[in-house]
Amino acid sequence: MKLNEGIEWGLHCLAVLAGLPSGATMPTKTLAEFHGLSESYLAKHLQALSNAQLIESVPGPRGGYRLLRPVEEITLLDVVQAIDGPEPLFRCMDIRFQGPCGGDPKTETSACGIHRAMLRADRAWRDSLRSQTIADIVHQYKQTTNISQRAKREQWLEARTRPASR
Amino acid sequence: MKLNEGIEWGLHCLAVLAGLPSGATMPTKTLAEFHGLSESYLAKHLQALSNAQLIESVPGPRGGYRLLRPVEEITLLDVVQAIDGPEPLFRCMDIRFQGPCGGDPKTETSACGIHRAMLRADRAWRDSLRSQTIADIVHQYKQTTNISQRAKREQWLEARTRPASR
DNA sequence: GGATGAATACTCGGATATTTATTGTCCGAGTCATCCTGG
DNA sequence: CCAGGATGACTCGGACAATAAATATCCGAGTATTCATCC
Repeated sequence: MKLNEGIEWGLHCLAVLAGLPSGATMPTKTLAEFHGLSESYLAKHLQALSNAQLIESVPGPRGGYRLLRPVEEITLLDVVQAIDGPEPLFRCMDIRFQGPCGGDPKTETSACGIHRAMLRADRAWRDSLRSQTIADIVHQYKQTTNISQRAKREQWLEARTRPASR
Repeated sequence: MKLNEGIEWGLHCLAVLAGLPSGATMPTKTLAEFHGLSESYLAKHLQALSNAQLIESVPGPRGGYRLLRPVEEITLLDVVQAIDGPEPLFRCMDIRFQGPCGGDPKTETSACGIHRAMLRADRAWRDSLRSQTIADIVHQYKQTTNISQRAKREQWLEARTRPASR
């Protein structure tokens, strides 16, 4: 099992977008260059975030992406579900209904114990993701990174930020 | 992302092995037939459980597998890790070190905020899995399944159980 | 009849194909800024 | 000099390959049983 790598990319990009002035945008090309990523592939993930209504796209020259909600209202779960899909980690194949002693789906209505147990763990995972937002990520970044590094970064990004269209 | 299907198989098989008399074994072939699964592929997963010291194999005719620990001491996490591997769900690629403003791995020692956040969720998942055992699964099965269904099942299994070697 | 030995059938174990999911890339549709032309 | 329109460059969006992982299978190594043979 392997969690989609695009989740890390998406979170980093959202953290960058979170630092932009209100209404300003940044294109895929810049985001990819900043993080040293493949532009084409990053585009795929940003598209997923766009479909999930976490960011919105502005087409045409000087266009790009920008956040569609306040950073405090974008949880890690939103990002994970947007990029990786809504399905739970564990998918029960209901093998208890197979074989010579398999139960009858019509009479056994309650979910199987294994399914429920795995779902419980799944819920714990999702609850943890839901309790953390992009705002937390950004806040933590500011606390753990030295000032010169941050200044360099902000300068680079600011030079490539595209203000809200007039 | 997709969680290994073998986990469901392994859990069901462990639940069956848990019902066997002390020291008795059951071969892959029987376990596969009982659950309506591919024998060859199930063998692969049982092997993983064997490598993880959750079950042990008895070779030769009338051989098979049996539990190596009490059911209360086999957690769902043990099974997941045995079959799916020990790696966490999220693997940080440290893309914060990439790109023109990438930090220096030597000076930035603390883990990145995104990594830590995802690890926190990972821990919640694992904690939940660790808190549940095969014993819980078996107990729940007995409570939610009607008596005739259970009897049929136990009879089928008992006829194919191989007692501890004399 | 009992013990001994070889043959045998059955088990697990790891190495090997096939299918599915993830990763990575490309080109077309649409849009806004720019530039050119005319008033 | 200003307004309008055509042009063009840049953006996203979805369709299309390449790679890695999960799924499925097969055959060999080893062992306890079984059967035949000999004492």
